[in-house]
Amino acid sequence: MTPKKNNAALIRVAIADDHPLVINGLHHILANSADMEVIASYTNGRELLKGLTAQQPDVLLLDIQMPGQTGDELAEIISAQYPTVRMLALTNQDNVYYIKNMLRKGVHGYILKTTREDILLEAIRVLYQGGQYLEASLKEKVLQDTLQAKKQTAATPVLSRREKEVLQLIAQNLTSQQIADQLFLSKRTVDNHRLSLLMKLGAKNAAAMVKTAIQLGLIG
Amino acid sequence: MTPKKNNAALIRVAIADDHPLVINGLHHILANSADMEVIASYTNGRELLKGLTAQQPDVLLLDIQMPGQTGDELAEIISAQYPTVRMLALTNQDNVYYIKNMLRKGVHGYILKTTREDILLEAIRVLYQGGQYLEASLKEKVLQDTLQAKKQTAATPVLSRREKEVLQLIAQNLTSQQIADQLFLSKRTVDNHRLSLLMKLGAKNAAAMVKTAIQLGLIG
DNA sequence: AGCAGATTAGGTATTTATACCTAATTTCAA
DNA sequence: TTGAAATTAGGTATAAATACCTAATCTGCT
Repeated sequence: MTPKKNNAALIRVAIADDHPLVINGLHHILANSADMEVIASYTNGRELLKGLTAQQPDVLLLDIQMPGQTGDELAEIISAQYPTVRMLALTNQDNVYYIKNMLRKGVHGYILKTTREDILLEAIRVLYQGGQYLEASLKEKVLQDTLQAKKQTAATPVLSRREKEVLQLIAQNLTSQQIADQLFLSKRTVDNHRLSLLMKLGAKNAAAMVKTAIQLGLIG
Repeated sequence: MTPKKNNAALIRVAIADDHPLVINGLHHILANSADMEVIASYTNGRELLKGLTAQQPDVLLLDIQMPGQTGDELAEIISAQYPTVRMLALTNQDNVYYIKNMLRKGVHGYILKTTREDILLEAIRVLYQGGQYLEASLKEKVLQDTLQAKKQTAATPVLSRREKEVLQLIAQNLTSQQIADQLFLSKRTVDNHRLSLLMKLGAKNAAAMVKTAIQLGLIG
């Protein structure tokens, strides 16, 4: 075991995972790293949140599949409560949806449990220095997912010019009357466009319509 | 100039750019490539659309800044009309917003006009073979933009559990009455939550509210 | 134990959206 | 140039949302 340096602050790491074996394994890996120390470990969300009130690590290794609270709920809470704690999501789940969700919830890095030790250590260091860390393979996946957003757009209904205009304005907080004024049209005309839009987008009210339109990329 | 092979189909490329100089330059570059031929070039959107009715290239080099129709409109039309034509956006604009927009509109690759010749040729080949091509620097930008979606979430208003529930259901085509039934609440209660949501999200109607909520990542 | 905020629900009124019609005019492509 | 689709606009009616109140629980936190 590498002796700890005394002339530099160690990276204080905490571990949250419901499998004691995993905690043990991580403990050993980190213990062999000269610039880190494990200051706590927790096996469920409640313990974790309670523990954080007492002491905050620099970097928190967070399993997203723990019993009770899910990882993304925890990430959200911790991100809001302890913004200085850097979170590294540690999981088996390589689904792009989960990755994006966790990043949205405030996690700063995301690596798989199958990751090599040196990469794990590297990720912790990057996070400690204020960076983000995504494994190369995950980066590629997230990127591809973003690029392929187009594929879902394939079944987009055909909207006329006017309909698109009206749709934009509906999504911008305007009533039919206001839209009519802005486009120099009768309110009834705008109402007709509204109804066409509802039909074409398969919605029963403006709220659902806007949601669908955004998902289809019709409006930003 | 490299002689063209006769034993393999050449990649048929068309060019759309409003600068004749650029067209000329591209022409020379492609002419020196053994596996490509330029079958047409256009200097505006109208010409391009008309030309496509006569013959379709395998790969279309598309400047997104042309007079008249904008590149994204053209991309959308061409994508719908000629789905087999692979489009490579060629531009000076390296803004992430433009890149994502063009990709959404059906463009398959995006490179800058400052790109080296060999990379341009490589991109055309990748597109011809059905792939997507983004320059490494642009990939990184798009990725970072996606990851930093979180930063915008920082100013997210704090919604209560109930409010989130109601918000979800509003976006799913339900009226206040239907939401009340589903959650075993009074319609008036749901109406109150609606009003709180409108206020917290700074919207005046459900449509704009849903748009804001999606942009903030509050709903999928 | 006590306080703040969340959740619940009702009264009342006005504004807006939705629904289903008809129909004249314009636009664009076959 | 002819026909289909888009755009325009009106009549009429009902359903729904928005706005501004009050106020009784409930819940979580100190």
